[in-house]
Amino acid sequence: MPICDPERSEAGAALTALILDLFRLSNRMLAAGDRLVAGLGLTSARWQVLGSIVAAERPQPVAWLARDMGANRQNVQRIVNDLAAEGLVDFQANPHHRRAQLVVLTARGRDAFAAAMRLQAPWINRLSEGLSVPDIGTTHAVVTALERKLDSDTKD
Amino acid sequence: MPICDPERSEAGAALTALILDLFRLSNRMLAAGDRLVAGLGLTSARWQVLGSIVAAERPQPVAWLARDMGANRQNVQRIVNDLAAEGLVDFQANPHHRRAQLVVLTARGRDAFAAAMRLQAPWINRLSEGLSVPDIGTTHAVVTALERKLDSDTKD
DNA sequence: ATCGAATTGACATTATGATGTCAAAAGGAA
DNA sequence: TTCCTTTTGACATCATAATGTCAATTCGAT
Repeated sequence: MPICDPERSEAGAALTALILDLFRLSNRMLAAGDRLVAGLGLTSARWQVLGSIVAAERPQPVAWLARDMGANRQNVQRIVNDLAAEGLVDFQANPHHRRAQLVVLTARGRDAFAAAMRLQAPWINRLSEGLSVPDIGTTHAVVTALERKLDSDTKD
Repeated sequence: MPICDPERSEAGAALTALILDLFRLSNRMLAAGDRLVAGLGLTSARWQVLGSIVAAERPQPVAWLARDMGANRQNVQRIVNDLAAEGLVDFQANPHHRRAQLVVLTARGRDAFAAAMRLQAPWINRLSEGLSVPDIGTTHAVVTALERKLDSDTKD
């Protein structure tokens, strides 16, 4: 769908065509994730926050989690507060900062995240059927390369 | 970051790792698009709606545009109404449906979209520097394949 | 022609995300 | 110490997205 292409390089044109599909896929993935874990009282956003907590080596304050996710500090704060209200996460005193408490998973939080990942496994296996592992790797490389470029652009 | 991988296929694990970066990239792309066309009174969402109108062979009612975009009917309706209030789009009588009017670009709408695409060209060219065209093609193929799979999943 | 299902736009409501401001707290430089 | 900058959580506000409902309309089946 080359809408109007006056001065685009070959790679630029290819990338333009890719971006619209990228948005579509991202929306569908989020929607699919929401459906997948709705029964656990989770959403894609909450799941992602829990994942960031799990992925971190040590407990982190909210602002650090937000930075890891590339998301807004305030939104992550709200989600973490919601999760705390439902007993999925808890706060620990931070020896290095009185206000910035550390976020940790409760037992229920760990269970919820594990349950989500158990639901995700057969779903992602089915979704990946017929895709070649090298192609997925190439896709991942292109995506992360674009991320890096956008990051350095923003910092200029 | 293989958080916990009990029963994931190789492709499934690779795809899991890809998805998080996919979300990050989508968010950054939307933010970059917003910055790029902010001076034109546009946003990524409005730009995308204008693009759908341009991409369609013939004028379409709002509901059809929304379906093409994989977006919510009501949100597209709101955006189209906003665009109409600012004189970028207009409504045409639909010979086949009294209520479902056809959305068309005004001269100003065509100008705004063309201006957005002119801004996009050097930006996308720079963003695509160093990426191989075949790799972009592979990425596009993977993305559209995943879209198709998610669509057929939803319809089950 | 008539009935029922599906589509469509309008409206309302809620949920989520984005942005700005503020005071508390921490770190660094003098 | 003192002063300044940065970080952080809390709060407020607004923008956008998502969801449900309704009546008008169209289309298909009978």
